Amino acid sequence: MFLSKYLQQVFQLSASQCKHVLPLFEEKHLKKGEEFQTSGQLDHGLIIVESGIVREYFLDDGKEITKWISKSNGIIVDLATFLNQQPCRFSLQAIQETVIHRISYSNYQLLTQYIPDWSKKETELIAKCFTIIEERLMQFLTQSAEERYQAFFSHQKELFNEVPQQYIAAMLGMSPETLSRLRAKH
Amino acid sequence: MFLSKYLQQVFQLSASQCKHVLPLFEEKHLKKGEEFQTSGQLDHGLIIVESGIVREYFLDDGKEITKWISKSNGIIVDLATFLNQQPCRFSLQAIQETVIHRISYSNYQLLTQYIPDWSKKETELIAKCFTIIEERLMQFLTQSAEERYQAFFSHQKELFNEVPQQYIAAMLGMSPETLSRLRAKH
DNA sequence: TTATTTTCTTGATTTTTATCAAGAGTGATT
DNA sequence: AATCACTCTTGATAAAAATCAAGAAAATAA
Repeated sequence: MFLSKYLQQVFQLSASQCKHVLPLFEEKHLKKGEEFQTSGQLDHGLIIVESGIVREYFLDDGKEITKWISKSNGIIVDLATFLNQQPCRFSLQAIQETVIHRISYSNYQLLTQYIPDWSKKETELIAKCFTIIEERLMQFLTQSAEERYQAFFSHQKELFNEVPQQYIAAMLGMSPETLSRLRAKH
Repeated sequence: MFLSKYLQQVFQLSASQCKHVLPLFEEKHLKKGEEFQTSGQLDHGLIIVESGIVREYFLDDGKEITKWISKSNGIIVDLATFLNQQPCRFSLQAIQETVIHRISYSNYQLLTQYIPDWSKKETELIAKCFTIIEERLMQFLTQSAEERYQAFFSHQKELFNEVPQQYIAAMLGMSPETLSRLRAKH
């Protein structure tokens, strides 16, 4: 139900296309704290978050760096490696009870069969991912930690109550202490 | 000559595809310092650099922030706005005498006619752009100015002699003074 | 509930980086 | 060659952010 609505709204699939495509996804229910994809894994998929929260992180010098946090309606995929079938670089962990829909690479390749213009939709999807990342990069080129905090806070207030702040700090490129002080200040 | 070789190598076009596609590009010779695309412009294209150097920058608080510097074989396009035909966000300036090949949006749309699987190649192109930007973002999440400098220097030594350092500094997210000091140190 | 672990806050300190300013170097132009 | 504009370097200082450490608060488990 959620997934078919999502596919129709976000990818403009027709009802009949949905019918074909839905079985390609696998629904997963995750417990709080559960890891369900580990960096280095070859079999990683594209994931749509129905409910809950997922964080994407990688290891740097043995330290976990949270790269992004996705909530309901978010899409998660390690694009660079997914499309070329290389081991994924990020690990995924549910921060709360979470429901996701996952499509494997081999099923993903079948999309073109059922959705003739999938290639075009795929381009739009990737372009959107690109835009988000580029926006973040430009923030690092122009903004201080405080400005990045404020920009994030104005868009994602609700996450602060649901996600350990250390994860948000890493994602914003600052130490947890700095984030804590910025919060106190505002 | 350059362009057809480029299209064959980078996009795996056949010789006959090249023949159709080449006329869609316009070759431009730019003088040192010449600006040839300004942010806000609606008619912006995708650009392939044959020779010379081009910097891509935007204004932030009246200050020019160099976002990227492209040399021979580089591709320049403001993806997010190009594909949706919105005004471009970046200005382009030749840092040296430069030769580029430019394809307008309307010509770009013709590519599918001559290259049936263009959509697939386009996806690969965008995915590659994404990967580069994501890599840069991850540097900001994990590295200090010094580490970013070293990583850049190890890949792009040659640019230091050809590009004003202030541009490289902006692109690496640090002040020109900091870059100057890091150079002195190494 | 209490105990235990994890996360957050706060202070003190150090390191990193930006800013301001002045002088030196460089290249272009006349 | 001399001038002019631009760029780079260097020092002094200030601001931003990281680190270290300890205690408080919150969440989780027993």
